[in-house]
Amino acid sequence: MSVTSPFDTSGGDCRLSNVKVNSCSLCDVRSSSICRDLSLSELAQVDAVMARRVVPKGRAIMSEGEPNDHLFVLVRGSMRLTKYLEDGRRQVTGFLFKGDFIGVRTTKSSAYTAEALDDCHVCRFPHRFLDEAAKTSPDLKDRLIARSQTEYHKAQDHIVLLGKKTAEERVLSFLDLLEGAVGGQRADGDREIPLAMPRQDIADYLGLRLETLSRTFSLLRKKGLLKEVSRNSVTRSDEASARLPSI
Amino acid sequence: MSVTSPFDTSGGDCRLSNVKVNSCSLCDVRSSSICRDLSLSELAQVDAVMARRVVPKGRAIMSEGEPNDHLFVLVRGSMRLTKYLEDGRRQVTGFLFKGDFIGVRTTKSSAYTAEALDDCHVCRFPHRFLDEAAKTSPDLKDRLIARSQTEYHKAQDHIVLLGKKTAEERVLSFLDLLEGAVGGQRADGDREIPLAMPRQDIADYLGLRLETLSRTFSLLRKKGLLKEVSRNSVTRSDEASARLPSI
DNA sequence: TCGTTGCATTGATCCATATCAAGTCGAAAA
DNA sequence: TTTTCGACTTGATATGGATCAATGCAACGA
Repeated sequence: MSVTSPFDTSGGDCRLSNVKVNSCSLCDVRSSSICRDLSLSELAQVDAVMARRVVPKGRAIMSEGEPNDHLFVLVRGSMRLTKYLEDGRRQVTGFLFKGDFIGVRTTKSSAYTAEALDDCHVCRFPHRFLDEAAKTSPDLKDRLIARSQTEYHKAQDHIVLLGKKTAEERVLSFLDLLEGAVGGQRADGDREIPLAMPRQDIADYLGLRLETLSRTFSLLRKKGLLKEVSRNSVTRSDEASARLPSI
Repeated sequence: MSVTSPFDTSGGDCRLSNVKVNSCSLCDVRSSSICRDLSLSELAQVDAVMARRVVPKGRAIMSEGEPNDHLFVLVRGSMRLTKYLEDGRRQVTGFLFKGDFIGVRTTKSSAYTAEALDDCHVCRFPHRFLDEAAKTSPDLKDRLIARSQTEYHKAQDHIVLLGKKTAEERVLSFLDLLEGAVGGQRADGDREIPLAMPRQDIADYLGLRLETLSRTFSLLRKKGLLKEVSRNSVTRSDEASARLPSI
């Protein structure tokens, strides 16, 4: 099976064309992604219909309002989920990291646009496949429901963040979130959190202006809650996070 | 079958005790609720395990963080969904109206607290029942997934509202939402939208202060976008809503 | 090396919404 | 009817974050 064959390859080169790296058994997110829940026989089925490809930085794999009949698993890289108002105001509604998935039966039209923050690797299956797989393992759908509930919970937390938190709290909550998703490396008790996205995306996620975000980073550094803030990472000091109640 | 038997009746009288009104065939939200999707044989099953009761104003049927293993269909009345921060700040994450349901397999613990805004009638089934029902009609779960997606979409819209909209836009969006859910009666081209919740709940939903909400209502009345604003209803003037792009 | 270019930070000022403080209104109790 | 009480509105002022405008700074190509 060719890696690209079932795929619309318009735009975006597929660097994997000649190597059979798309076998699930070699996949490095299998244990953390939704695929963790799959049995060996299901995995074999997945292997048969799955198409893995590179999504170049900036490209969308799904657009707000457009129909979508595929499920994507993000194997490498990060993505941004956005919604737009008619006048162009943009809200980032979430970020996806290695192991996350998108596109569960979205009532045909997608709720948001999903774009690659860097060159991403994704696996793609048609929804139709899920229906078939569910016939042999009926609890597959329960697991999908459970995963979707997690997304819903995240959305609820985001609502609380935007509705009730101050700029400072928003930034700290965001760092918590990243730390949970990406996992900061621990050096000497401090944790360095990589920032896969530019400031504007963070600001649009937090409901703040670029400048306010920047000022808040500086303020947190001055207060000692953050040890270092650079373009693509933030280092939290250890005592700092323990001090605050986890808001 | 007694109406109350499968129910914990602690607190809240059950006014339906002597009348068999809990038959699905007589239910006035059957056509609008999730039950619309049920076949006749499924309905018969539902009738057998379903318990209908009155939830008195102010009482919670589900609390944030607490386990929940029931699905509820709201048959009459309205409810408020809230989340709290540790210091007591409250965010209203949504409202439920006649025909809505809550409690789809919430990974055991509930994302929010659901409280009655007035005396409500609800139908309640154990999740276990859904699993059994799904055996005979396997697409039941698809319909649940689809419904959950709708909730997720709503949450996304709420995120955009809180992250990007002005006070004025928030109030108008909220009225759109109510109009869609409750359906304002049309009189002479104007629509009266009943407000089942107090101002504080609306404010906490919109991420505004009580006073700002009140001022915004007054402003919209002055501008002619609203014809009348009273404690428990708002009347929109007809031309007004057409003027703006539906934000 | 030097521009150039694209982010990010910082500064000065403004404004939408919050906050604090009276009022007003209407429904239920006396 | 009057009183009372809770819910809403309105006013005066404060402020967190937005806006407008430089400035800093690292990566890249010439």
